[in-house]
Amino acid sequence: MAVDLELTPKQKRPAGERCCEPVVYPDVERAQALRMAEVAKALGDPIRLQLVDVLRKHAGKVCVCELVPLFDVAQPTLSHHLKKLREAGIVDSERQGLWAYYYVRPDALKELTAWLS
Amino acid sequence: MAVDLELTPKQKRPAGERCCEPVVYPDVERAQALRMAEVAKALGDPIRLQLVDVLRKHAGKVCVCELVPLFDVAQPTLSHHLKKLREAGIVDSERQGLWAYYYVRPDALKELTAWLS
DNA sequence: GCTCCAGATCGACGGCCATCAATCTACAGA
DNA sequence: TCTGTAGATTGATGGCCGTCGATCTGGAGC
Repeated sequence: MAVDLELTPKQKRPAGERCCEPVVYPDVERAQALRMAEVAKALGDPIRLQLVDVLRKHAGKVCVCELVPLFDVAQPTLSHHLKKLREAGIVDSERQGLWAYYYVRPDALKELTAWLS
Repeated sequence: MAVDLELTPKQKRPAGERCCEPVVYPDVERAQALRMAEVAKALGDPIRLQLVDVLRKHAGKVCVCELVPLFDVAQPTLSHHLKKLREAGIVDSERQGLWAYYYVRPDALKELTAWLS
């Protein structure tokens, strides 16, 4: 088999023609990026973002029956959004009799907030 | 037509049986929630979040040809992600000859960061 | 037991998203 | 003008998302 002496495109480009300084990309961020993207994705819907906003401002446990009339979506839809927020670890719920109470988990948004700041 | 004298479910519930304190929801947040959710949605993908991370850490304009080899996706896919970030107002680009340089727009993440903090 | 209600789940629908190969568009160098 | 290249665009595909009506679950009160 013959050795391919043809230069690769990268080798063809003279060193002086670099487009910019090389970018170092630490592998440490991969797992962290996955976690933060999951949180950001959960916040990437207006209704879910407003839900978190209400829960945070209230600083306590809020009944679902108080949340439903605030939004122009059907009850199953709101329940779906609350589930998404729960799966992302942003909120948690607590059942008391017929009613369900939701609250923001402390430190849930900490990592993303720290990265943004 | 007969007048419906049947009480509505809400009226049936005695005042003493409130599930929780009523939640006030300021309408001021609606438009703001839309903008912030758009930004959060753009950050809701691991690759896009890492792209922003690299661009922010580099604190300058980075050539696309330096970004592509950092990720395990094809070049059109990365171009697609950069477009999404551009449409969300998070990054902007600048063409110089064959190369395109991307950078984070100042204040692009300001509103979301302030809300999270 | 029965009925009523709050909330979660299911099933379906339409639409958008992430990905790729293939192609297109400019620009650079010869 | 021709060739090679960087990056954007297109078209197709599979999957996930937001929404709803209908249904299910289980606790409250009779």
